Amino acid sequence: MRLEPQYKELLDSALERSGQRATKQREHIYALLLQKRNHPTAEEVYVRAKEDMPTISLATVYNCLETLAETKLIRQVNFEREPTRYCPNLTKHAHFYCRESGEIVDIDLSDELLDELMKVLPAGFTAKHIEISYDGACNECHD
Amino acid sequence: MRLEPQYKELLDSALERSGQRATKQREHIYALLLQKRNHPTAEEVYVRAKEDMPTISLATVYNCLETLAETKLIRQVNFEREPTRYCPNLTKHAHFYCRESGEIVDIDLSDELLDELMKVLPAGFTAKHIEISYDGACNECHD
DNA sequence: AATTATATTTGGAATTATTCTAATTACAGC
DNA sequence: GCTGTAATTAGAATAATTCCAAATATAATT
Repeated sequence: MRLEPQYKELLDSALERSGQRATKQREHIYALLLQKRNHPTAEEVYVRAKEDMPTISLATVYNCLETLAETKLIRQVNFEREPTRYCPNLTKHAHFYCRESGEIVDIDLSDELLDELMKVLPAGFTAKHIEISYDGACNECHD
Repeated sequence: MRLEPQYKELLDSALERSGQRATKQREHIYALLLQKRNHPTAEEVYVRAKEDMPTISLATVYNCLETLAETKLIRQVNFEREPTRYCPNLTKHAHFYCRESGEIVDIDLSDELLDELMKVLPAGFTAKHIEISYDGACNECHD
């Protein structure tokens, strides 16, 4: 598993900016999130990370995911009562969770729609972030 | 604390419909959620429930909240890495979480806006529910 | 009103996801 | 190559929630 140059650069500059170091572990975890974008949990990332880096620890996986999220290279995705999942898609999007297949799909959102969502806030409220999660049945699980 | 007749009826019929029994505990917990609508966690519900019903257990609080949520009398509200909160507001609404004051405010959503959100789903996807959470600063915490 | 069958409550143990801690290792600047 | 700081590691600790088996309450039946 190799981190493509453009992403390597993105990672390095993001870490640099926040005064943190580029480490093998951070790079490895970022690379595997980019390579298979299936919204894995920390535990799943751990399992995949160990394939190529058998000595990595679960604590490090959590640390790296935290660092990547802080530096805005990945997003955390939460569904009720479920472990946090991680997503390297930086475009504005929501998540669709199919309760049938367990599939999580990114749903692109236009700036206009997000604007409308901002406009419904009462006066004096300002949102840094809007989190939108759908749940239902995906195209492969229609009934 | 007394459950107002209209809500008592709502509770009884919802339980009836789902083949579950009306118990003091369920009624008490429903009543206190309605009385102070501040999106409490299970732990906070437990503390308040004990004031009038000192022998109630935390497990029962979880059970009752689960039952109320199942029968759609209340909603669960989740913010990342935080305990689940509970909300008896049945109108279509999102939640705004002020990270400064900790306040959680209901944001009413129009059917039109929810329709638009449904329309951005790819073909074949159908959502039972959309969960929308804002986070930022509320009117009292503007900076 | 007593009997019976089933649902619910209870307290504590168990589980799950995550964070913390202290020791070791790696990295960046001199 | 040394030195200071940051990051990793393994395991312990914590927090939220669920599970379990025994006791109790409820509803239906006699």
